Amino acid sequence: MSKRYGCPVELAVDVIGGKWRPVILAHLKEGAHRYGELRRRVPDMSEKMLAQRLRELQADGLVERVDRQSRPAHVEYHLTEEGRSLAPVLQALYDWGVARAERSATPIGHLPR
Amino acid sequence: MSKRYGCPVELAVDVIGGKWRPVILAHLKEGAHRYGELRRRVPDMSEKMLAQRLRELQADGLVERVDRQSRPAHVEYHLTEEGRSLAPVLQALYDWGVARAERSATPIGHLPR
DNA sequence: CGGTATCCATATTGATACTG
DNA sequence: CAGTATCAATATGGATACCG
Repeated sequence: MSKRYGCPVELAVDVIGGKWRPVILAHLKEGAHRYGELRRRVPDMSEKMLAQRLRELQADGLVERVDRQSRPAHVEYHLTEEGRSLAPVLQALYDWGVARAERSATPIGHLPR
Repeated sequence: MSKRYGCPVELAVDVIGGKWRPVILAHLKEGAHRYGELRRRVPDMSEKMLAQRLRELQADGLVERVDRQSRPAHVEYHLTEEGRSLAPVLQALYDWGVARAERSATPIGHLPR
């Protein structure tokens, strides 16, 4: 039941598009993060969206979940090799966002580092 | 009234995200197109979405509309300077889509040229 | 040719509360 | 800490018909 796409951009958007997936991926690009860390770093995203998008990103092979099996719970998410292949896309989005914010004098937070 | 964003990627996604905006922009990146051309090149997008997204892209300063004032009607759309600044994003999306399609053996159409 | 208007269906998003 | 469940609001998408 694989979908067909009219062009490569349609496929890319289908997998990594949407309001929050690129943001989550951009954070994970900086290294593994725990669930709660991601919540704090993207406070405008509801918890439901975070959990849902993380599951989709796992299903699409971009993100891996690691349960450290400890009490209290400790779960980490990190990019897979496939996920790391998105680096050029995420970097381009980030750079464009920075430049656009400057041009339009829009206040903006930044990823650390 | 301007929105605030937690990171540059959120801003970028807000302006060029969604299902069809990147696809339209990728086509216009290849040069000016008429309304009907865009419809034929992206047949899976409804006419309503095309008209609506084009209006948004104009409002955001990424696309310019040129009415040739002829009978029958002849209207062209092309990227503004600001729109052309998206080239790295669009290229990265395109390239990743091509690679992903190959890895997953997904059939896919391509932009001409 | 290049659109709009209308109506409707579905998907996405969000607030809040709850659980192991 | 790391989630899930539920309900409600909004956004997005599509079919059809119509207009200068």
